[in-house]
Amino acid sequence: MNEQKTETEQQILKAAKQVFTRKGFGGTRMQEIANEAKINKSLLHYYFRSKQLLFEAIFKDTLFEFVGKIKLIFNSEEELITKIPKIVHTYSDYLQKNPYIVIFILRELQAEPKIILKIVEMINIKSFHFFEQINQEVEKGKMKPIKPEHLFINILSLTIFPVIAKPIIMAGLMQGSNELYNQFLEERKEIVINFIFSAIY
Amino acid sequence: MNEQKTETEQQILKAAKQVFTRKGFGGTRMQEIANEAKINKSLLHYYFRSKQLLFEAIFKDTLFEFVGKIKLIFNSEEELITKIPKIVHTYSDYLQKNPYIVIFILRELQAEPKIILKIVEMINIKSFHFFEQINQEVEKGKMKPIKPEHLFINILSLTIFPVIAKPIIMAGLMQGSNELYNQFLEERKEIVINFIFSAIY
DNA sequence: ATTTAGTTTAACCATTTGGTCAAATTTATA
DNA sequence: TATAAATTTGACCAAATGGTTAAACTAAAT
Repeated sequence: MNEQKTETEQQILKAAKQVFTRKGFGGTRMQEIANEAKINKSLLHYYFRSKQLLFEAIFKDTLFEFVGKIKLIFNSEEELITKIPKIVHTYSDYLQKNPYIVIFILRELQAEPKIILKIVEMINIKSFHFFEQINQEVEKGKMKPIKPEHLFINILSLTIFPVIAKPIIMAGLMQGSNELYNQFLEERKEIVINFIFSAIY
Repeated sequence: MNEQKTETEQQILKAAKQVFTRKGFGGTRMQEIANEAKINKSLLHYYFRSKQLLFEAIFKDTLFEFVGKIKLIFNSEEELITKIPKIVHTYSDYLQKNPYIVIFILRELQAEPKIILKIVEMINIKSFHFFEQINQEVEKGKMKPIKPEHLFINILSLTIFPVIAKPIIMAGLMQGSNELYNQFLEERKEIVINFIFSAIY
């Protein structure tokens, strides 16, 4: 997101990311980004020509960060027994710190499932070492048979969903308490790891 | 959603739901709803006064439908062994037919986590028979110990996430093929049931 | 010091958009 | 049938909003 960029340009990108990820394309006002970046609205157009182009810059960057993070942790060489717990921990932490980006990505992708998916294709998820590992362990009979694609999605589901469903979980299960919710997410990590291990071993 | 409502009113609600759930509050134009409903834009205001009020009507209704559906299947008296598979099947089917509403709800809830959550509180998730059942089976040692809240979220995660992440899954794992994706969702049902049973029994 | 290129700003514009209103039309009531 | 009430429409309005432009300012190059 930063390579030889002006300080102003970076301020804009930071502000735009903040506003766009929280309010989406339709809900975002250029003026609000300008305020957030503490610059004149015209500067937004000076650097990015249009709302659409600024949005695309942010969206690509965010999608890349999100999928890149997945790649980083699923693609490591580590053994599965330590890798799966690490995946759950790392990704849970990441999501708790960035609770907006998942819904942002899914939402805008639904509205515009176009070209930008090249980013996802580019990353080539199926080539992650994780997939090979699962296949090997299943072949060796060390693990109950399961297609790596499904296990992959299962792990992501179990870690991502509780974060994006925060408002519903808080209201429905945590008596509206933010503290209880955070505690729930915290204890969840070990429970999810346990759940997965019980299911596959 | 319909009780003594004018035909026009119902047309509006139907159209509004369609547009709002796909484009969100910010991305929706009153004119588009009017077109979709094949009526004059002024009629929208005649029946619902403002965009905000029309939106709230739709949002409440959709949230109620969504959570109500959860209640319906988690609250039944059935034995867990047949109930859990039924939950997965019923909810997966429902979500495949209504792929927009989850993201819609989560997105708008994030933007406005206000009062409307009373609907969720009202439904009183924790009172579902499911929760009692889990506690009982765990007590009796029939099931590995797990808090029902976590199992509840696990089941929802595994069924909901793959539907809302469709664009990413399609691009990243299904070579962009819609057919492969549908097949994936289809075979997933049994796999998820298996996964859950392996984890808890 | 002067010029030049890059950066920033304020004022302004055109379009979009939610919303209003009075007139027209339809439906119900007397 | 005449009248009143409810429904529907088209024209219109004011505010919001993305975008433009020319001028002002800054910093580097000559």
